[in-house]
Amino acid sequence: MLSIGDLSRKTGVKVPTIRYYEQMKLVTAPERSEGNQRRYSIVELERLTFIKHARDLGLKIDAIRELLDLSAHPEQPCADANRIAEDHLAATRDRIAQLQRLEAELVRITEGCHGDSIKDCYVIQSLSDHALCQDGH
Amino acid sequence: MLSIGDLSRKTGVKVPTIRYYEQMKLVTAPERSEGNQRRYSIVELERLTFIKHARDLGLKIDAIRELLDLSAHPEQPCADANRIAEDHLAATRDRIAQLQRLEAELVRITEGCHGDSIKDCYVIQSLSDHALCQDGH
DNA sequence: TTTTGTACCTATAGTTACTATAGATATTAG
DNA sequence: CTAATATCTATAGTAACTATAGGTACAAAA
Repeated sequence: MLSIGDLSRKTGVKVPTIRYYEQMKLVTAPERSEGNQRRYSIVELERLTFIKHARDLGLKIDAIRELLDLSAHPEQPCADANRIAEDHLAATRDRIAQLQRLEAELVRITEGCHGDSIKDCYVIQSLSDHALCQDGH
Repeated sequence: MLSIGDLSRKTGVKVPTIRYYEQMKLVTAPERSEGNQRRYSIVELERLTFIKHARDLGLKIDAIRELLDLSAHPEQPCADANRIAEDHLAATRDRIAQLQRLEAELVRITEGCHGDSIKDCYVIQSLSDHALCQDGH
């Protein structure tokens, strides 16, 4: 049996986060030792590994909860699981595209600045005057 | 003089958000009408436009506060303003790179799935078994 | 066996940047 | 003047944790 600290080290999920997941019912409350400390088995280690991995991929807790529910029903079709992953992929791509637009504007702003005091600073001016922007964000 | 609603429409910042910024002392408390409603001038419109623009670029409130402080001292050198913008640019690029790695893994996961029930679902398997990952995230 | 140090327990509050709600008052258009 | 809309304050909720305080359990050394 694993203590919460063992589980934390094996999964990379911090101890308070494990307790938080228990509260959120992402993981079920485990057995307790005589002295009321949590004791985990391999089942819980696997489940938490799944959660960690999905979180690393940026999936929201709600999406993970859905996937966990799906994996509890092995005979169901997996279209829903695919849909969740694909939705997340689409959202990730949108976010990348958005950040790339912001990157371009930040490059423009930082490279444009050749003043040496705030009153001529292109960074400050760019932020003050939206008209200087290239795209309409 | 502008009401809070006017200011909101002109800047695109929602009314409760404007009040929140006032509480956070990003904007100073404006004059009030006879009936205790906020009344804004052009100065506040410009400041809020600056804030909105910086937020759209993803700058944190603290960074914006720094920039606002800097812009209040026009004779100071603008190196600090540049540093803030450049730090943010670097952070943005890191985030893009990270999301691109996640994108690649999501593509692998979603394209790899040719099972039709959960027990063969590659999405679920990939999340369960970290060893299937290509990179060590 | 006792001590000592670390790990663990619960409950609560703080984080970021807002958003939502409730119940009361102000302003404005007709 | 009335009705509709806007505004006011204060409080709580959001996501996904993280930090803190005050107390108990456990494991290894003396």
